[in-house]
Amino acid sequence: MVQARVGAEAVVQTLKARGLRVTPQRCAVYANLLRRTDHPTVEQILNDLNRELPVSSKATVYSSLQALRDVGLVREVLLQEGVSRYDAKVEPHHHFLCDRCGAIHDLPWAQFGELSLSVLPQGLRGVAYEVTVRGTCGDCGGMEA
Amino acid sequence: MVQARVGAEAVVQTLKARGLRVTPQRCAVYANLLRRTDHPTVEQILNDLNRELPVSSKATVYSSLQALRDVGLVREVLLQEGVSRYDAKVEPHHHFLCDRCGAIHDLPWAQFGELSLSVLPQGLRGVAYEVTVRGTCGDCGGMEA
DNA sequence: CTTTGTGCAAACGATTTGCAGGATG
DNA sequence: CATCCTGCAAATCGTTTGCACAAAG
Repeated sequence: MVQARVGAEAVVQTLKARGLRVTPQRCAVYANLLRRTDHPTVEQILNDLNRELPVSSKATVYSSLQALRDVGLVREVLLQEGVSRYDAKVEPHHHFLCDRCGAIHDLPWAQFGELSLSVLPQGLRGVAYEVTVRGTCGDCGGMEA
Repeated sequence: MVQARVGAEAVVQTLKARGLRVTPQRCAVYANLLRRTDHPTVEQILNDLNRELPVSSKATVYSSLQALRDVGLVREVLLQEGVSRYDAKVEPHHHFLCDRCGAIHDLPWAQFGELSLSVLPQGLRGVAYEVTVRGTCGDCGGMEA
């Protein structure tokens, strides 16, 4: 079986392996996500891409993200109301949400040790988990959001 | 200072304390949320309310929820893309999201012990956290979503 | 060449807003 | 009785969809 690799070249093999076409738009979206750590929205990705090479529409960014999610190269992050944000870091990790500026920072998986899902209430079977921390991030002056 | 209490009567005092008016709509929305544990959407709350007493509009449910959130009686749960779901349980707790039926179940705060936020990366100061578990819930036959 | 993807614009659905009439304190 | 809230409809905004043209394999 084909395992999705990380890194800029991974897109080509991974998309091909799934029978999806390798297009400059998909590569650009993935490259953009790889290069940033701020978990951008579709809007932000589009602006960033069009700054370099004004060849992309919002609908294409959506569809590229969909394709990249399908092959497991990208994940959606639901921490802010109203908008989806995206992340090229697919290994399990936790998130930190800054209450002042809205920034999302990654926290290493090992941050909290391993939590046990073996004893859950009433017939629930857990297969994955994630911790979300809220607070302030110091990077920001507290001016945004 | 006035502390928000839980329970059906809490709405009256809590709203008054904040200078907000006590209206039947706000009470009905809160009562509805108190009575259910399924973290309903606005749509679901509205349907449920109008089944009993067809006197409420979607806009009013939104604004009632806003008021109830402002006074700390209700919180918004962001676990499903596209819709906000609401919870009258405001004490800290964790959530379990069923991948099959989309149901959200509460997990007790003590489920995972106390996680330490004292050592976080690069100047991050954490003030709160929550664990989100995904899996299957057994209650569902796996027919929905 | 055949099929899938892009890009534009229209469609959609959740949430917000504007405003006139109604209820609250 | 002055102010805040409701409820309706229109406006917004993120996301999806339809379709003709372009590009990938």
